[in-house]
Amino acid sequence: MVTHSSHSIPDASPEMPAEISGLRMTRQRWEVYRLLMDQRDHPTANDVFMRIKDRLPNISLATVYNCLEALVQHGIIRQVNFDRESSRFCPNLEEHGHFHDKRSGAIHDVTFKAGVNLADVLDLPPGTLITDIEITLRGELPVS
Amino acid sequence: MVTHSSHSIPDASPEMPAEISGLRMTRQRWEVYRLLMDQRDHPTANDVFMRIKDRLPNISLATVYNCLEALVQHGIIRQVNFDRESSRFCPNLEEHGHFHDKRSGAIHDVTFKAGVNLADVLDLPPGTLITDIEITLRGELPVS
DNA sequence: ATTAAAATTAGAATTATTCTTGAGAAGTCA
DNA sequence: TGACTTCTCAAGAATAATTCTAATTTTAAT
Repeated sequence: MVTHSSHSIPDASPEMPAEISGLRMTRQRWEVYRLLMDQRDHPTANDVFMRIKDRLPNISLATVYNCLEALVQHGIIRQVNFDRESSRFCPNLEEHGHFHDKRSGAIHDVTFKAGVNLADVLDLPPGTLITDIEITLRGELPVS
Repeated sequence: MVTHSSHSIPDASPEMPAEISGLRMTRQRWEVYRLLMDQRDHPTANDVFMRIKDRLPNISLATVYNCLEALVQHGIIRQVNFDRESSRFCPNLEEHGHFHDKRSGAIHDVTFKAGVNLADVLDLPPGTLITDIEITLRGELPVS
């Protein structure tokens, strides 16, 4: 007779790759990553923890933090900080900034206009090596 | 007989104004503000606390936080965050970003090239109201 | 001088995050 | 396959920056 997999933890989607960008995929890392890809609203670690319980009822918050850190360190997702609030996470790897709309509380990705390179508009000594840029804005989007 | 002022707390510099930008000046706020103006190396609250003890031996860390917060909220200084590190404070009110040099650990102010307006190079819906911009960079300044 | 409001202090509390430890799973190689 | 090493996960403890609380002191105004 063919056995079933565990009751408590549904199977990973069949297409889970063995690794991404050199990071070995595990069930937990994969679900965290998929959640970020599917719900691109810049959740916090705790948001991820709460949302992921459907699929991984036994995951711990520490594991969510570990997964997010591993994904960030391998350049698979980005960590976004607004002031001293909880970090948020973003699967958009294009160069972009973040706009926090005071009205709705939502965070939106913001790109540069075509042809603009941030390093070109900043006054830095020639030869400066930039490894990371973070741009965050606050304000209000137009009413509609 | 003429009495002396306290041994433990030297007088404030005589030129302390009654207020700045609507914020009533107190001895503590004034010394915190002067320290930031004199040592523009983006200290943390704890840095300020340690450095200010010469002049205010009895100040508490909570007061340093209170003073910094009051100064920030009145737009007299700016609060600067790098990832999840301790907040740093900066008396430069010009529009500028911050460059963290990995080699030296120092933080440098970075301005835009002449004529550049950040809002113009970003792709935001027309009518968007921007109240605050934060730009932080990491990298290495050239060796020489 | 009296009083009311605001600021300061010390220490407790909070909270996001990291660390520790032990157990289990997965990869490796004979 | 079995033995061995390494990695990952989970639970809860620990940490560190910051904020809060309550009591006292200072300031400003009458």
